[in-house]
Amino acid sequence: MAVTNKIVAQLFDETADLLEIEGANPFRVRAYRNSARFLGDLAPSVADMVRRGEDLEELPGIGRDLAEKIQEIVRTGTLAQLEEIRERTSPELRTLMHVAGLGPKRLKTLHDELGVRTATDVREAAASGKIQRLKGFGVKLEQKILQEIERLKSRERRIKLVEAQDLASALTTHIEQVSGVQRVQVAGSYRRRKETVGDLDILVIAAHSADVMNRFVGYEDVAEVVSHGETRSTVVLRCGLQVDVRTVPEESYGAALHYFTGSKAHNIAVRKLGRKNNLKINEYGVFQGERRIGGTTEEDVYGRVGLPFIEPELREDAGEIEAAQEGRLPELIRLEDLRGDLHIHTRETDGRHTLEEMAEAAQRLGYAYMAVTEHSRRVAVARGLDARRLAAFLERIDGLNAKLKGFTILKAIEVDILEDGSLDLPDDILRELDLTVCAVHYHFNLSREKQTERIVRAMDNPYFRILAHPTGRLINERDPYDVDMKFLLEAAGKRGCFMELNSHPDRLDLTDTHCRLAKQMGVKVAVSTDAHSITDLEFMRFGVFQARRGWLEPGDVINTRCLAELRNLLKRP
DNA sequence: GCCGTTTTCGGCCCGACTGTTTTCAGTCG
Repeated sequence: MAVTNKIVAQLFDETADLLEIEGANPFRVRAYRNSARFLGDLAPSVADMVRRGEDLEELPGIGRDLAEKIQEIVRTGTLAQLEEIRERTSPELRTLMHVAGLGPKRLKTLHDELGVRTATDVREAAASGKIQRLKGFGVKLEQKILQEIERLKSRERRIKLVEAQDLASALTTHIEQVSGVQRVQVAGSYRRRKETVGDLDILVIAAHSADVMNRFVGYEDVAEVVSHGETRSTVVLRCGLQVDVRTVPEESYGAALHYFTGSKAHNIAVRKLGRKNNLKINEYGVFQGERRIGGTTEEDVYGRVGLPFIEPELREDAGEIEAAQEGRLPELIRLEDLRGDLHIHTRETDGRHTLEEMAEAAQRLGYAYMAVTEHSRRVAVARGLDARRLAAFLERIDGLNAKLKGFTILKAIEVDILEDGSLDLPDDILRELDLTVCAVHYHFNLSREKQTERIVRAMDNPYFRILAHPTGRLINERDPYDVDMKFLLEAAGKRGCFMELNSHPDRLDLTDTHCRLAKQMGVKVAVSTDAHSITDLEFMRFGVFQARRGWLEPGDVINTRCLAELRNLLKRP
């Protein structure tokens, strides 16, 4: 089986966890964690790099030792050092690291003193009062550990950005009602527009911090108050989501916003830059010795370390600092750059609204065009169109287009890519269309080779234009099908095909890292909604968030073009 | 274990909150 970057990352993460429980040098542990995080997000496959004999030590955070370990994993599928650590520790302990209040030190104590290995062991030890008698533990801690073990399951999941938005706006409104509140800003991965959010970090500027904290922990949706301090409190909502609220003085707003927006890795990189110039950066500001010299705005924080403002979506320590230093940060795409939507369904198949209603809604959004992309016959549950129904539908579009002014409905189809790589409709009818959006809806479990070959074969069809939702994943519901994305991008580039970034908040497919890879490989992207109703057209903002996380600029996205330019792009060479 | 305009050793981001302590360790973000 091919060794993916994810597998390497998982092995390094496990190594980090077990080393940490053993009490190893924390910086050594960090080296494993950092490289795991980096590899987990890295688009090019390290296995391919090893095969091509490329130098892994070029990768940030990978030195001679880790490079050798990556090679070992690629060669053997495993890591001898990790096997040894597993032998001499209790690998089951790892899962207990997710229990709030249990870190490496306490776990080691529980393991060494009480022989604890599993959640059940902890429960039994707590029930017989053994934990509270350990040095450094007590009655309260024992109770908390017990409570958190029960809660473990509900806390595991990250929620989709769209769900986080609803929770965040309700909470923000709740806090804004405290008198003396000047600003309430959600930071964290929410502000970086990550596709999923693990918790909410809310920053508040207020005259009376204590009032904010009291109001916050009293929110009706709070299931548990984890901590309640002067300037910081943490709760868990009924849905299991953790929320942190933090207040800072007004002059610290920029430094605090930067700090709480993260990512952690980005912050560390910025602070390191500060240290080089003898500056200390924390959530209160930028300091030279004891003297505070800045931090009122984020721009100021960046300016103090010689950087231009970096958009939140880029703050992952994935090259944005270097790009900022070299003046080559991307001018990220914005929602208003889009001139149309290239993936829309109507009642003709499984949409909720009529062709006319969707066209009207698209015009209200200020678009110049939209592509209607009904399902093809293979998707029987959606009453997919065969050639005859499609031909009749095209006539209706012509009729409507004749009446429309300053807006054009592009004739298109979401045509299925069948298992053998052929398209679900004959070329004679595909020829009549302005574009095709081609999609895999069945046979998700082919091998990586077969799935990749199937899609590339489909791209060989001269009417193939855009690959819809290129990995088929549904966030938190369905894994992506196994496909060699780099190979697909190469194939698309050679054939003048495009990749869709499907903006549906359940899909967001391409991922951010795939968008970036597409850009690097010169493959342009269509940011589309896959709308099945008028309100779905608003999903475009999520696609734009994801595109921005993928470093995409207006020029990288085909539906930023005016109609004439778009038509030109859609002509296959 | 990584890294280098303090460069091959000696650093490695920084502060709040809690609970267990009697000045601080551990955890978390």
